[in-house]
Amino acid sequence: MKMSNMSSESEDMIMSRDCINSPGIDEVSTERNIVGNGTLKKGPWTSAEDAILVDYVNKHGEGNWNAVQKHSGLYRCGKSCRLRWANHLRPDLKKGAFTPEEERKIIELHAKMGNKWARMAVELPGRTDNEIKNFWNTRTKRRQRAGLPIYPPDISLQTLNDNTQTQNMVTFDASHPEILPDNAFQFPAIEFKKLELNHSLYPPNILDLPGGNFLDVPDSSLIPHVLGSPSCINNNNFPFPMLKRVRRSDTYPVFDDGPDEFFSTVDVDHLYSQNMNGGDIPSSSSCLLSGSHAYFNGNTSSSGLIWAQKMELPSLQFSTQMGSCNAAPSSPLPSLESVDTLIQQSNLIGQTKLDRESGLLEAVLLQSQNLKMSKSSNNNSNASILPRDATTDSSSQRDDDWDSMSPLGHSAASVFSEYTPHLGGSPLDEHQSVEAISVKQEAEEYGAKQSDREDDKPSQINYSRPDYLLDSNWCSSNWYGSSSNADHSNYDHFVVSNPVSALLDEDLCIDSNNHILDSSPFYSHYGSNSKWDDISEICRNR
DNA sequence: AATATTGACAACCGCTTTCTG
DNA sequence: GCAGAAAGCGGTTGTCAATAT
Repeated sequence: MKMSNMSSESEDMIMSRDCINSPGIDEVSTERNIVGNGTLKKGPWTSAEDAILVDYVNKHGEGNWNAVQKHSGLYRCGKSCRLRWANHLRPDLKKGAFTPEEERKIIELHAKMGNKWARMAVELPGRTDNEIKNFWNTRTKRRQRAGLPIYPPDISLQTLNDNTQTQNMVTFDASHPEILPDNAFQFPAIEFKKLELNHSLYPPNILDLPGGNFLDVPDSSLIPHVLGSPSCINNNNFPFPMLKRVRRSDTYPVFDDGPDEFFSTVDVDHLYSQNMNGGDIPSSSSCLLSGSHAYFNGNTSSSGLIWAQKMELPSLQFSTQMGSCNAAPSSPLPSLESVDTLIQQSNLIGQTKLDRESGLLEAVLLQSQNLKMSKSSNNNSNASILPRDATTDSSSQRDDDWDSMSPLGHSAASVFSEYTPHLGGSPLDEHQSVEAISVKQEAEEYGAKQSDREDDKPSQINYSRPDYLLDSNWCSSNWYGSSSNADHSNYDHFVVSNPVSALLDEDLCIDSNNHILDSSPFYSHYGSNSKWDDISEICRNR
């Protein structure tokens, strides 16, 4: 039922100037729709107003919306008129529910470009950005409630493939400077407000981040509390643990390892082998970063095309991921999904040292607990939302389609799922979307699968073991592989950044045989052939 | 039957970008 | 080049109907 139709036509709220200026009318009426002196009307449009607006546009064309009030007598601001016309009165608008094809298209588009509703609307003739946005938000809420991931894996894969076309762009290939605007990486100050930074640690090029006051951070920290280790601040002296040792950009910190935590279970090895075999994908990190939202929650405003957009960093997402030492400033992860992530991680990291004095974290955790409780009554569908315990054997899952998890508890199932598109199964005039109809069934199937996997879990995994961490895809995805197409030889080693470094308080470079390289600070302490068991021991002793 | 929850939609608000003089 | 206006955009909120409890 359209809101405009809900307005009684006999109750025409449009008031003449005389009426509005009449002293008999309160300046500020309790009725939302009643205007006072010179006040523009708000609220639902009546059909009379619509008619006036349509008439006006027919006569004068679109544009110059602020003149509508002047010439038509409508007591609506230009903005409101434009919106009404664009969203409801335009003759080329398609009415009715989204078709399954449209829904599918929206999901695909969102995976590619994120919350760029207007751009998505261009791809869907007759649909408005508002419609698409509403559809997406509703869908996202529904799926989150059902414990289903936002994106189906087929769309994720498709997006991944699409994005291989843009791989070189995210490597900041100097041969294409024109595609990477100077402000491609901006860091709004607000995004870092919850981070504790030691200003003395950061080199000037980091401190002078364009577009953001990176130093404006209070003494509140997530990182040390979460990790219990300062090793998050790697030897680039930059507080993002996943940072590459800078090889590509001396001006901006490069966050292109960030999203990998999500991809470790998404066949990163395969991607990497493609690269090494001369395939299209230069590296796991670079290709996966390239603007796809399929790997994330998707409920964000992050740009889809990295070379054309700024990066936007929702602070919640950033805090969460920073806290996990899996900083992915380029990867938006707000909303409930990030709550999932946080709670999952918080259950594992340090078991757990999350700073509960942080209001934000407290709120997030509370929300997570609520979420968990609400889902506990629906135990068949909660597998992707509820934090898994540390008994999950990710190594046993590394080839297991879309649903393994990181050693720190990230369930890739939060992002991917078995997904049945259910295309063409419903008449188009249904009130509920195809998604809405299928989501319950999907959740049940999904939950059942999760349960099966839970049954297969081995008893206990020791996450303090670096060899375990290294063995996991999650860790391998953090390896700093080559992202430059012609520079493989310079990247025949990797920096084991997150888990092991965090445990060791050291950055750790290893070669393909898992030997510690002498370039690693760790080498000077422990030599190049330390066994992982020894390292485990070192970690324990620390 | 009453109440709570959810879905769908419309509209507004604030910010950013683009246009224009 | 600059300032103000206009337009665009995305996030959020409010409302009502439908559905679940």
